[in-house]
Amino acid sequence: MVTYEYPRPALTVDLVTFRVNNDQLELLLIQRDNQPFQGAWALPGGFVHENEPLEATASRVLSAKAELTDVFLEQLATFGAPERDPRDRVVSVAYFALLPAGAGYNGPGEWFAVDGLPQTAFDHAHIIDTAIDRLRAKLSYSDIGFSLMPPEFTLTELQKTWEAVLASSLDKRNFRKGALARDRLEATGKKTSGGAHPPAMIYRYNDSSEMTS
Amino acid sequence: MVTYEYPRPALTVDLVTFRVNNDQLELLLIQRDNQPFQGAWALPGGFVHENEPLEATASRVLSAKAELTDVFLEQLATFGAPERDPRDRVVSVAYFALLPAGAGYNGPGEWFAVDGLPQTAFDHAHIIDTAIDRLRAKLSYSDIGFSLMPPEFTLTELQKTWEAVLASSLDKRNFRKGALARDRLEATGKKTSGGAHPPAMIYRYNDSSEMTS
DNA sequence: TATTTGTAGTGTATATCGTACACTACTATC
DNA sequence: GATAGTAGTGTACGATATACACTACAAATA
Repeated sequence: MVTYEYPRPALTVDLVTFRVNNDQLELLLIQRDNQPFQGAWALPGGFVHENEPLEATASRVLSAKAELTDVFLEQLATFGAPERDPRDRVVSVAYFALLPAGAGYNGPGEWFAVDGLPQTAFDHAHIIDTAIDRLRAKLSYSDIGFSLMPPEFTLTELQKTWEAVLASSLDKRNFRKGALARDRLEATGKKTSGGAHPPAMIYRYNDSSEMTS
Repeated sequence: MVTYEYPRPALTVDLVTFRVNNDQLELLLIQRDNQPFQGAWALPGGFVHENEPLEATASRVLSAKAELTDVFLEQLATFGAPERDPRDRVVSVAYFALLPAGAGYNGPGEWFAVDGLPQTAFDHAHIIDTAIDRLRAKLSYSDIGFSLMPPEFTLTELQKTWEAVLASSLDKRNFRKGALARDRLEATGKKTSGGAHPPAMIYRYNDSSEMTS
């Protein structure tokens, strides 16, 4: 085999980490310590290590830079424009991560609502746009949305999460009809208590759920 | 800025090139000259050069290894399992390419129907599966299928292409109704001649077509 | 020139799915 | 006892997807 004749680009992974909070879709940005774009907001990211699978890089970065573990991850796309990093050729494999609502966060960085993002470093605005588009598109035809939910939730909470992601409001009866028709929700039998309203049934996501019928 | 502290993976682009021929969805494989997997069939691929955008690598490879130019390209996904190449760490950005039917082909390699593929090198079988799934999925909700057509075509030809991609047969009247309803087909006014049957209207794909109405 | 072959082109009826829309009942709080 | 606030429910309509069969025409052939 011919050995590699060309200077190798550096390879990184960048993460677009979403959560729903305050009825808003938010993502995590970290302020850069170094040049270039020192002080600017940027996606958490890091170099791919030797013998490290790409998704492992994503997990590691999320754990190192955001103290997050056990997170839903999906590869988004790879960004390789030669000038995207002014220092050197850096190709970045972007992933998006989904956190369950209400999990709390103690790590560094800041959460920004997607409709109020600051200027970001490199081509991160472009990566973020791609991630938001993909998340919204997949919400309707996949089960991805459940990764934004805690293990147990009410239908109202589920609806609010969807509304936050899509940035639009949904009809309550149609939403519930549709959600239940997918056969992915299992009633726990438990109900909420507290609040000046009737208790609500608590559901859990169940991939291969037989409904209680 | 800290310089890159880790050995860099090699970065390549691999191409899954589709065409429809003989009412079958086919893709291009090239026989490997070198170890590893010497003699095995593999996707055309090549290293990303310095300052070369990823899509430019894809074009260059397609032109160098398959003598194809001006081809529809779309990024598929990036494959980076550490053991996917036995020599060295090689991360590959996969693209898929679509060729218009009936264009002819004089380059090296061989076209294989997707339901009769040989064993392939590396993780190329996995890449191919991903590409086929993506192509089939996007056929229904995007205009991607027109990239598999020549500039002008009849509705019957269009239908046969779709049937080849999906590997299933479609109802003629419903297909035509649906195809025309999309407002992407412009009647050229020309008709086919020859063949023991009436002439068929020839259409062209038109992104922002006002219909002849 | 009559017949055959093969494809072009067309419409309707039904089922399914998506969407719009409003009220009652219950729990907690004041 | 009254009020506030959310849970939970059904129907009617329109749009969309699907199933389904015949006639007309050009070319080839007999």
